[in-house]
Amino acid sequence: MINNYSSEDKALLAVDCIIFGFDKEELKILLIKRDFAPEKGKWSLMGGFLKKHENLDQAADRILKTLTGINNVFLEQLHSYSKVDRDPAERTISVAYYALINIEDHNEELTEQFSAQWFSISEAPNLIFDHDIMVKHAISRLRYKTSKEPLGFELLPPKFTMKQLQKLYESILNEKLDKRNFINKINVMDILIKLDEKDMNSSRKGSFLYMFDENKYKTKKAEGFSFRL
Amino acid sequence: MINNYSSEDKALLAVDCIIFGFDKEELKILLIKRDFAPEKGKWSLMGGFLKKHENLDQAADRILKTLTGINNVFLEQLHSYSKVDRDPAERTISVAYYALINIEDHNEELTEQFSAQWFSISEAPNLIFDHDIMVKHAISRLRYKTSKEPLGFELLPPKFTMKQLQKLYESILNEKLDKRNFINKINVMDILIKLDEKDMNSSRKGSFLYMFDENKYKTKKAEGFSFRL
DNA sequence: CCAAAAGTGTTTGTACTACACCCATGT
DNA sequence: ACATGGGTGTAGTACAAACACTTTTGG
Repeated sequence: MINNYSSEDKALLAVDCIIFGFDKEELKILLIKRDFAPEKGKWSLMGGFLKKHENLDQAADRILKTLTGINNVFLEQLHSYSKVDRDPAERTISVAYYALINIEDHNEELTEQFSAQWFSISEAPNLIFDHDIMVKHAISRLRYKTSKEPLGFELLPPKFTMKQLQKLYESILNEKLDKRNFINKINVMDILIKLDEKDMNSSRKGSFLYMFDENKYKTKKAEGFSFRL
Repeated sequence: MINNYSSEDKALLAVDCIIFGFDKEELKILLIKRDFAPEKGKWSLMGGFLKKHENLDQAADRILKTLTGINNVFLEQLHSYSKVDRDPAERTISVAYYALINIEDHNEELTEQFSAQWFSISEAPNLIFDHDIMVKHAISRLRYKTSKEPLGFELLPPKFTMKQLQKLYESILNEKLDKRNFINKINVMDILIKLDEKDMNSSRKGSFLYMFDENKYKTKKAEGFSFRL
């Protein structure tokens, strides 16, 4: 056991963010092209280093904000990665976070500044270091989470149609869902507000728009209601 | 974004282990009495620092082995804790791991050497730093995991009775279970080997002993069988 | 009037829950 | 013979899955 801290090895702590978005059809992740060594020019997750005065959550927040201009979205710690030579330049432990954002909210100037680009999950390029594994883990965590908590709303604009919501869940879970069963389940949850407005872009008839009712959701969650999809 | 690693802040990386055991009646955790500063004399989780040549999993393994003499048991990363002043002595990020061991296997000499002691969850003392939160998280992770994967076997001796198994699940989930329903579910899973042997200690009639059939379990898991209790 | 998407219920099967009595044995 | 824990089955209910037709409206 350790009696003296000073003799211990220190390491750099990186925070890497898997940023999920949804563009009406597909689940996507935001990647940047590195303009610095090592692995300059390759695709990677957006990352940065933990600073003295901040904790990991704050670092993740800062990094997300730097790239997208967005704050206060769903952002959760995923896992820590520590292979000895995962970063060839220096011993670095990386703590991965994943975020869910409404793809329309991100700041395109910033995206350009970092040569960032949205990729659909299936078409993403290979990433540096162990970032591919991080993305895999993040997807499976997202799948798990959305299957017991209606997380996906974070990925949609404030007003959305049932069809969009269903498409979102289909793309997260990577399987087709039955329209009627899906709507029935959502209705049983009773956490949406049906608006009078219709979205007229998708059809002649038009489809009703809904909003997520955060208060109702919180109440129900507090009561122990189960949201299994 | 960062162009130069050398200017970045480094930190110490600790690994703290929540070690779960089961003593036929109750779920317990193994705690040590610190014999070094800071917080000397207080109860804490067993921990240590990450070394240059090892990754976090290996460090957790090493720490578990140091305290209990045990290797090759269930050991999984839980979460990383990074509050700026969580350790007053120096900036330290701690990665928590939780382990499940058969309480009979641990080496008592080592336990003594570290002034370690098993505490039932409800009677554990307050711990240093943020260790109490770690334990809380570990319990909820354990509950979740055991509810969809028959993890608990790690906590039992190789041969056990249905009653023991049920008691174990009851103490993990912290609720009473119905005997017949429990046995029915376990039997549907079909992952136990019923032995001819009986345990004669608990009753005059004696109760049959079972073993966990790891191969069957792996096969079923690979086939996507769901083990929800 | 037709094409295209929206919207809507019922039936069937499966899984979970609740529940009580007989069995085997050592003293 | 009895006290102690071991072992066993079923009926009722709730939840999930499968499934197809009608409505609306712009062109």
